[in-house]
Amino acid sequence: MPKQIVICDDHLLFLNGISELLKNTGNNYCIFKFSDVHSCRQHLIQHTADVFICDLNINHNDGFLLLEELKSQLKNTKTIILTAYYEDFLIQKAKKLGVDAFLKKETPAEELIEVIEAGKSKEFYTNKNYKQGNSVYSTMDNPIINKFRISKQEKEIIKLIIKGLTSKEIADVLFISITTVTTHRKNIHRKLEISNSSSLIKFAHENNLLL
Amino acid sequence: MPKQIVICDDHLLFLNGISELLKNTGNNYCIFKFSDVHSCRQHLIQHTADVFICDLNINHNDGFLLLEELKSQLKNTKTIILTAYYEDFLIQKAKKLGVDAFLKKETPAEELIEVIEAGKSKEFYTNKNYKQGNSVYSTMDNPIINKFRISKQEKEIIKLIIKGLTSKEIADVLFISITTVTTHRKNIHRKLEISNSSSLIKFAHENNLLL
DNA sequence: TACGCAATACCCATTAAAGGGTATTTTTAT
DNA sequence: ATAAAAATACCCTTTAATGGGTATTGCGTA
Repeated sequence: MPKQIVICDDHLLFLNGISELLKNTGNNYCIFKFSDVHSCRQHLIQHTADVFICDLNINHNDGFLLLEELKSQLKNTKTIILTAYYEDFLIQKAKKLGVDAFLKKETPAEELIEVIEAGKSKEFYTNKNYKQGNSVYSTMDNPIINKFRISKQEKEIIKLIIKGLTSKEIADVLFISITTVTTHRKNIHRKLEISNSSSLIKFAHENNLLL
Repeated sequence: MPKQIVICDDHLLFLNGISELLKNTGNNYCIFKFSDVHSCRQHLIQHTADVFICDLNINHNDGFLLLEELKSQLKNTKTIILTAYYEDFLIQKAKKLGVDAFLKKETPAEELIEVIEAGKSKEFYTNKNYKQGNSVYSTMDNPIINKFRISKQEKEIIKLIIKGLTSKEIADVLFISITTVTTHRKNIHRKLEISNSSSLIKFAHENNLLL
């Protein structure tokens, strides 16, 4: 039976292009294309897939969140992040999340096909010319995060604000007091020199803080 | 004779993908692919091309520089910038440089093919939903806008909220009362079934309300 | 012309956010 | 071991946002 491949990317030309590319490899692929996370999520919940290829930034949505959400659905699916952002901290984050491969869009088609054909395995794969740096990487290695000295918990709270949660709701999901959330928001504002959550969300988007 | 199309992009998967896409349109295209500016420059100096599709960021090189350099060689070539960066100042810069079209990578394949087939003309082309000026985009053909019956002024206010402005500041820039802004925000929330501005911003981003 | 809708603007009360403190405990790094 | 940073949590006041009304004006269009 043909491999079922789901691709999610908001760059339509890329989405359609890579779809044509895969169709013409000689391998028998059944390809499902999505340019928004919502319909992609729906599909993955209702159907199984052999391979799931996902961008990191889809209409300003976090591809990581989608992968995290669907983790249980993707137990038998080879998940591949395919993105223009090729940063150490993103690769490390993907690894931790249990993603099977992390490829940059500069990848040759042959390499992508190799990865697809290799099937699901325990090995994490990223591009051959990738050299890990000499330091230990964490999710905090985003240069903007470091520059503004945003802490882990603060970052967590930023993400929940972006999701539309109120301070009360954030307090509930993080099992902390609402006054603590208030303190964190206060500190975030001071560090970023802003004074409302709209500006915070704008800042986060502009600096890819959500990745 | 077939149209000679030169494409330059360092995202190999995109380059190969779009190449396959164009090959399978039924139109007879002769496609030359380059993933670095140097060999692309060499080719364009030594050969003529009907269409030249170029990214803006190729191995950290500026696509604009390449276009400027080769301006005299490209007198009879339709030049198209095809990039993920869709910013007003870039579009204006392209226009000034005499580039024929500026397309974002979210463009549907049909639109790209239309642009290619239109041939060289005096008209500058960019994506249909782009409107020059102080970021005034016509989103009224956006199905989401129509579905939720968001009016023109409401949309304007959404954009200002996303920019980080408070109700008072919005009132000032639109020359209306703060109570009017409040009313609009109230109506927007009711229509979208949300209850805070973070959710509003999330909704706007997810549905490309800003484009 | 009458209807609906958009845009304007106010009333009210309640809730949430913002920003000023201070302070404790826990974690991390030197 | 100790100092710094992070995370926790409260006090307070002020400001902004939310959501319930009502109401007028103008503008297309059926």
